[in-house]
Amino acid sequence: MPELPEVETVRRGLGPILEGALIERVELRRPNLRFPFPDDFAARLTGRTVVALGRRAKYLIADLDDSTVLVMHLGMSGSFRILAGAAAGGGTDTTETPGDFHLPRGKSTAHDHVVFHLRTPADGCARIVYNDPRRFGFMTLVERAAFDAHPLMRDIGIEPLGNLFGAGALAEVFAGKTAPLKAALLDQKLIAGLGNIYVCEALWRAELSPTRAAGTIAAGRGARARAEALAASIRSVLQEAIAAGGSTLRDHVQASGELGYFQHRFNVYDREGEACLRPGCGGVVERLTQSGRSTFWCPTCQK
DNA sequence: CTCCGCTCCTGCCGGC
DNA sequence: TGCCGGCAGGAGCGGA
Repeated sequence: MPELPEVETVRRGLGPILEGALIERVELRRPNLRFPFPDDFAARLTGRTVVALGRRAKYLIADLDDSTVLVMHLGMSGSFRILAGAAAGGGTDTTETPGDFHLPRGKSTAHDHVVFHLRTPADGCARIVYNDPRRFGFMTLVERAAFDAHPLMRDIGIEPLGNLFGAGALAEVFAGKTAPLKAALLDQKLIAGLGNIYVCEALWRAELSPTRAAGTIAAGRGARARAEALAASIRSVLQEAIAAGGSTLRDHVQASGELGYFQHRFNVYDREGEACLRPGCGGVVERLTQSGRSTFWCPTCQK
């Protein structure tokens, strides 16, 4: 589920705990998530210090002090929670800790698959727990030198919040594409980090139909204006979502330690049958299926 | 090459 | 109340 803003929010939440922390021990509660963990995964992490926590597309990237990189993806249902201070201290039993009394509603420890036991400069003991009911997430280790050429990384498209992103970049990657705009925006090889929700939201904001050919952003009458509107919408939708995540982060970390999900009402996503929220539009939000996924849009104002 | 549909897994929700 | 089908925020793969 987590798209770029959620992953970025997780990064900002985990960063202060993880950066500079020594990994004292790693508990693996099962041999695989979506993919098997690498051989000796826990052993290779033990004794390492995390140098920095970054993000590329929807991947969390933890740089370690031995020039390896821990790559983590949350899939559809992955989340982390932080047990710091007293909740993390002492003992080897991780199924019953004070922190678990504050589990978010509906969460259970049944899907806690990985526990990182940390020694942090600031707090002493801390644990970071990875929970993932559907197990579409995964973790792997990559040599820093081979990182950019790694199959997971090498084909990832442009970062929508980076300096290189804009109308020109959109036009470049969409040129000649006959695929629906919705599908092209979801393609991680073209643009990194967008998922179903924020694609719907960005298209609504830009007043563009999800069904038009992606190439019409790059060429034809009005293409430049469409590209400008779409680029601006993508940026603003993501930035606002990150800001919203940041504001929920404080509450969340204090209350339960959970990171990885924040829910707020969207303008068009999951609003089938409701009135379009654009002032003066008067349309109704519809739902259609594209590439097997739900698209929510307003046919009245999105052209 | 491009595009589409299928697939992995569990949880939840609505309908009967 | 309980069961069942459908759907869910991702993305790699095979096949057309």
